[in-house]
Amino acid sequence: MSHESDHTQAKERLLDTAENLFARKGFVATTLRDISTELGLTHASLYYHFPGGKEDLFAAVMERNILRHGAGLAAAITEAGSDLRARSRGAAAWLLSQPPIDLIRMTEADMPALPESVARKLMDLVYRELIIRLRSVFEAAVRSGAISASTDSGLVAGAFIGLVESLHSVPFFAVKNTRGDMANELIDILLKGLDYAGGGTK
Amino acid sequence: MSHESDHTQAKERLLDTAENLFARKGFVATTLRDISTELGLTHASLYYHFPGGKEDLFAAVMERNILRHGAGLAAAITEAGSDLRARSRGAAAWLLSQPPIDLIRMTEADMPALPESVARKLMDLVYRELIIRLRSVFEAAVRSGAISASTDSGLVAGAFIGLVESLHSVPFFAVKNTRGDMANELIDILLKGLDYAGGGTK
DNA sequence: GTCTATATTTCGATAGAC
DNA sequence: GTCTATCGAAATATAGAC
Repeated sequence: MSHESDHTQAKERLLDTAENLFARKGFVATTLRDISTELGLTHASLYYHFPGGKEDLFAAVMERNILRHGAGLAAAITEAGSDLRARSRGAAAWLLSQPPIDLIRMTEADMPALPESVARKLMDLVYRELIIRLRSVFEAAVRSGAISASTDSGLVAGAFIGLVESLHSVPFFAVKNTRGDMANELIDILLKGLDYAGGGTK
Repeated sequence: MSHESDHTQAKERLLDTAENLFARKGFVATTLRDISTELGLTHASLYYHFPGGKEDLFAAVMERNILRHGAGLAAAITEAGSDLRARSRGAAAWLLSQPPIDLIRMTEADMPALPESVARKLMDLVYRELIIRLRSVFEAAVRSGAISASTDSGLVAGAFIGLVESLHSVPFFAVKNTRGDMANELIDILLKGLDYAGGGTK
């Protein structure tokens, strides 16, 4: 078992390091040498775990990244109960605990550098694991009467992500509190704008 | 004069093409060959206009890009009059008419690849031309009593940019209207959340 | 102003030793 | 599993002709 354990551990460490770099800097700006150096390895060693090279590594790593984003999002929402404000706060806190998801960079820079099939698969995954999952939260709030149906829930979900993720590039804002506090402040504004009348901490 | 005109025209065309690519894909993912090919030139020709190479070209192009963003923002706000909703809509329409400003990519990928001095200058420029300019709009609304002072205007300004810019990666949202329409819808929510009671089209 | 030709560096990738 | 060594491709950059 120790053989397989070594194998698994090494691969897991590789996935973690690669994920952090790929998620932050993207496919093009991250080199295999960046990853291997951070691991204390040579770049040739990466081909043992991913014979398909950079492209396969990126696909595997980003798929894992997006799936974990979605799983964590689902867990955060469930744990938050049924209140929309608590759910939103939980979702934002989770998103901020993860490396940023830069949809603009993925669309403009990463996807054009990848085979069409890989690009579409990853974008579909983002849509399913992030947008739809968040949209469901707002749709549920509409059905329960907590907010009105005047605004498209998909639009609100997309805006929510853009708003929270933009807090990652935080040096630009006059920072006083933590990013989590700032997210909560913005969520309060958003929910008020959606005519939310429910309970929750305020 | 025709000599200088040729020179100026060629350089202007280069700046326009380079700006579109650099703004969309960033410093690392854009190659000099991408730019020269789109211009119908060889990449060596670019060194005539920018002897400093890729780095100088990027710095000049992004400085121009950010300054035009700021100038257009100021113009859009002025033309919109004094109403906060009209100002917000004008600002959003302008931002959406320009190539996206990806603050996350700039922070995580572009800046680390540039000399510290260039990076800081560009980020300062973004702060001054975008964040502060938008913050002033919300601060003015607070002073005039159109919205309450309960929320930090800098935070709102940052959120506004993140929210509008995220519309650039629009395939992810269930798209029905134009991006401008979606922006206006989100602005209405935001202003309502800020207790905006002013006039304007709704 | 733009070209061709070439130098230099960096990156992704493969082969084979340990 | 990781290394050394090496290859070919691509990118930045320079020199000089036109």
